[in-house]
Amino acid sequence: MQCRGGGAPGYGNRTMPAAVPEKPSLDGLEQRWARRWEVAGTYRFDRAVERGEVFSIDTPPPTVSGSLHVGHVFSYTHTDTVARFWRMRGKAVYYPMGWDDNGLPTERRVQNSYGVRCDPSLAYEAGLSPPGPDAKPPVPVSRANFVELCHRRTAEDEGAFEELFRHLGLSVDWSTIYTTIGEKARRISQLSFLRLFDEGLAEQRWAPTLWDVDFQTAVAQAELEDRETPGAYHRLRFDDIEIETTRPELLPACVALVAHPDDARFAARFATTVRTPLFGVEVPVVAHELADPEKGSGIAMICTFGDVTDVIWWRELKLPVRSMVGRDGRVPADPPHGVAGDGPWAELAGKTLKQARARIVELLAASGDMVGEPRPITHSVKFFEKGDRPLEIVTSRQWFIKVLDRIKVLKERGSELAWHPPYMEARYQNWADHLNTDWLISRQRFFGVPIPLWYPVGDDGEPDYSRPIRPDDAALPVDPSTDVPPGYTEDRRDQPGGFSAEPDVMDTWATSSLTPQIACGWEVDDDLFARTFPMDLRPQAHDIIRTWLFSTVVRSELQHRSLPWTDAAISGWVLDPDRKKMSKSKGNVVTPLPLLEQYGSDAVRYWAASGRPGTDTAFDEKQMVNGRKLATKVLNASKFVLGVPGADGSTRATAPLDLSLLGRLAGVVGEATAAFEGYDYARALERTEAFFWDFCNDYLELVKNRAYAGGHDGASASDSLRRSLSVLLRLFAPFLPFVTEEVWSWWQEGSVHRAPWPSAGDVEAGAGAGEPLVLETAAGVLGHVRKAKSEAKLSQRAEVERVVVRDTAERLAALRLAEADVRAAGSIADLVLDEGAEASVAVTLAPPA
RNA sequence: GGGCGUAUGGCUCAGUUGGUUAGAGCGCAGCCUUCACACGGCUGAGGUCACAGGUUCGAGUCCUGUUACGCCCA
Repeated sequence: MQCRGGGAPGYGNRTMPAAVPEKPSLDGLEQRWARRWEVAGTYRFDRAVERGEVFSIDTPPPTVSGSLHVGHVFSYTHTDTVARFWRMRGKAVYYPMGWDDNGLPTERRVQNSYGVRCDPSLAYEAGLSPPGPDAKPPVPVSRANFVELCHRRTAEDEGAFEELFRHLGLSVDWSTIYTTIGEKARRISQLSFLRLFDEGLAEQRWAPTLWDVDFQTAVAQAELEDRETPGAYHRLRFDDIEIETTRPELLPACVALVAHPDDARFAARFATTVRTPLFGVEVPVVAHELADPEKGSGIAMICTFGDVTDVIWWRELKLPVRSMVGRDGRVPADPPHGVAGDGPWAELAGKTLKQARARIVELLAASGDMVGEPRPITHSVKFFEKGDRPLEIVTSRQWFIKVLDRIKVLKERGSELAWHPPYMEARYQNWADHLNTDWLISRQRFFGVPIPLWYPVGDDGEPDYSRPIRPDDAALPVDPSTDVPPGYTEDRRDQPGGFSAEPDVMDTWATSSLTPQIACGWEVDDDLFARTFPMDLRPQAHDIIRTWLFSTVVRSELQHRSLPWTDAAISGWVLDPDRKKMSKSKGNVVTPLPLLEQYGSDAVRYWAASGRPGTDTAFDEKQMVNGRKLATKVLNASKFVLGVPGADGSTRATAPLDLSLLGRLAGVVGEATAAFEGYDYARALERTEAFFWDFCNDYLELVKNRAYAGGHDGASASDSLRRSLSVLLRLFAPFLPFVTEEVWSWWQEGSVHRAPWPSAGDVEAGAGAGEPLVLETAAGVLGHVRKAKSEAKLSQRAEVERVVVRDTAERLAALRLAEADVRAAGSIADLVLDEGAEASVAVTLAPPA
């Protein structure tokens, strides 16, 4: 086991005898090191450390519905580089992993793969064996059984996810896995809900809400999506007024006509009534600012409910309800109030809304109440983001968390949060500004965290929703459909005078908004919570700022009156090579495992880490090829550095060229460190990599001969090389954890990932401040010599008779300090330094032997 | 319609408070088997920094406008 910050890094006299393989290879590093890290507990969180020395990360729990894609590899690598940086900086990194197995995607997969459907009215059956895929009809099972099957199903995926993430080299502490449907998450989610309930911050309402007729559940504002959808204006005659509507099927639900109060065309008609065509229902003509005089004929029908504007009109104008949309999206048998059950209604009852529209248009055409032909248009319609049919509005009993009354403080929290990149805050503020409903958290689904309430049943057999019964905190988690409320026995369930369970579950976001509380053990592990919360970092992609990030801020504000974390690092998306979003429906999703196997994890991480924070990045295997080359280069350059003689650690770098190199390296360390502190891993990588290639191409060539020659000057080169290698390996470690660990193991004790992050001061302290010009001028001359040989189509080993360098006195003085190295590297017989205003390098090649 | 972002050689991108002839990788061309590396090395060609104005001694970099693309929201 390594100690954190265990003193000086291992060059100098702590150096072990180098055990460099004859032929270094990248193959198999992932398996070997993943296993050793696990055994050594390299990434284990040290629980003894106080909050100030902890860096805690609110890892996004990936949805367990199938497989991970390159987008996961991309953003999780970003987080991992940051985690590794802070670990090397001496922080105790709390880096847990979660799986989001709660919710609709899992439900669907379980239904299909086990051939079951959930029926919450059934009792749990121990040892139930499901029929298997595609059973017809699906077997109804209790919610408890259903949840059990969800666990069984997701366990397999979670195992595969973990394997992939280990292969990728995420430095997660794998002993801290949670799942969003697990007992701990259910307990915390229910407890948090009950606290809000106790304080009146969670409340139920009987209200019109957006409803998905396929999933048969209410949906929240954050889950909406506007889609451009074809439709048609139908012009209908109400007595002498003509209105235009895209939803003629809702005619029976019409409760009024509405026009703008300033619209002179209808001024005389306000406060009068008209009769609806076909149904002959008398409805008032009313005025409201939201009526758009430019739209259609300038006057619209209000139906309960066709869209969210109808809801506003209905509420503000205190109109009656005529409901005709069932939860299944069909027209119910019973007509709304005021509509006759015979006549046209009888033809609509039982039809889908689409069928009803077709029929009603026929009837209107036949009766002459439709003017002209329908006029096709395209308009934007609200959909559930996972849904296929437009949302309807259905009146039902739902639970809400109150957020509208604290938008101001939520916006302030958004400003307090340090966003990386900063412009991502706009999405948060934008969303907060446009919120128009409280957060609807109840879902009429099964595989979710149950809302932990019951209701007393009156003597009439009806539940009294106004008097919820809550469980004791100690009993959590509960499933009200199988557990019994305090003071009742199971035989009183659904009996007059007994109790009934709240049938709804909470939406996935209502639980995943608590990942900081779940990961840190709120009310479950007070000691851990005190050491890790509020967390340091929320890493996530930008598409879920309005959902996950916002809702997490909401919960933390309501629960703790604080932010859940100080920093949010927002990753972009991986786009396909044509810069299109990757999605299953487009079929352009890339599976990561073959990439990891083909290029190696370090190479794939290199590609991912090249994607700057917040920036969408095209999928590019070329970058993985580059990453592979870089990792190979690290192996080979390390082999060279460790192979030079005379490195017993007794001599420090003294040669001006060596000090110049170390001075430049100190600058790189400073830049990489500053970049990482600002969560800009991509910049840290770019700076390090640029230095490394110059190090290999110029510096190694310049010192090669001197290093092999040994002696005092050789020892200087050797010390400089090893010092540089030690620093470079540590700078690369967050990006290339496998190859750096491999090389580190050749000559150092412990893990590079527990070694201290280098500081510019350390490098300079070992070397003094080198003169940058020495390396710069030496490499410059070498470049000219190479060019001359290249243009003469000669080997770089060809002899050079003479080189005349003309430059300023200052630069020549610097060059003179590396003269011997330049001559050796270029095979130059005679190097002439000639002071002059016009800089030039003249190379005279030796005649062929 | 509101907001945010991006436009730099054939491709993918860097360019940190405005400062000398704009950088890298890939691709392309030529060369080199040199004892760390041929899964390599060296060299080279290639850019009016989207467009139009403006500020400045000086603008890829700041301001205004225009265009194109992408994303978020209504």
